[in-house]
Amino acid sequence: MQPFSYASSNQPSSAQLDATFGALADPTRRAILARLATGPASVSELTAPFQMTQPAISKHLRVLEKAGLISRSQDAQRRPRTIEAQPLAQANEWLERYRELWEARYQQLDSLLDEMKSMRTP
Amino acid sequence: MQPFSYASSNQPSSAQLDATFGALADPTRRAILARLATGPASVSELTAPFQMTQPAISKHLRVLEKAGLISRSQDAQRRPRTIEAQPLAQANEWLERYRELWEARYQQLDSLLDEMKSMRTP
DNA sequence: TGGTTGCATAACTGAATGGTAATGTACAAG
DNA sequence: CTTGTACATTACCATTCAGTTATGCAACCA
Repeated sequence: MQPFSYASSNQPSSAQLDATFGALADPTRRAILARLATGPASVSELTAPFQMTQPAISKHLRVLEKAGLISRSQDAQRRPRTIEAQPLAQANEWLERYRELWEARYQQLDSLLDEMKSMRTP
Repeated sequence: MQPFSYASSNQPSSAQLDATFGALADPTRRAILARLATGPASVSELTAPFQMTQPAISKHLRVLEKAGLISRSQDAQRRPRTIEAQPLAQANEWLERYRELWEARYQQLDSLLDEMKSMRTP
């Protein structure tokens, strides 16, 4: 587990963002996260949907775990993984700083559409 | 420029998310984006803050451009870059699907804090 | 015209990434 | 106690990545 901190405003280190975004930059790992969002799953369950071998999935799980995006527990021989949302929240916080940028973009699009509309209604 | 689409609801391809998250998984590229969020900048302006050579920055710019995160224009010998927010909006949309996850997490933290508080006020 | 500025491109290098097959290991079940 | 299941680990390979130096090229400037 991560060291405890009180506030939700602990800003992520650069290395943490590197790891998080790096982990998300792969479709297999995003699919694994999507699966884990519905609840914990064993390695073989996580392997089943893919054409890859089990060691390949284990590698992906290692990447996700090092980024703090999943954690490992134990159930007999099984090592179920659980999604950990905090790094996702941090990535989201980082992106939020650019929100007004893309919202301004939509504003431009809106006014373009308005303009087009006014051209059809003279 | 990207092919035009009316709605803001065009969902990104897997490859697009790969490129976007991959581009964001590097501190130099995130710093470049942060700079460009304040307005367009030439390559030499973008190179100045770093200890890297200019070709290294040009490589990073190529990664950002292939991900659609920046665009290139022309001003005499200069090739100023402009930030393009759409891929950031798409990445944000992807993350939003997990929002309830980390909000639930904060809820747990809140109740933990409540519990601790109630222990100090018997 | 000839030099300088601004940037791109090419060729190279070391390290990291993403996959494989083969093997090792802990636990459970007969 | 032996066997099977679930997973990790190792060794290996091809590809990509992040940086370098060297070079090319277009546009401005004296």
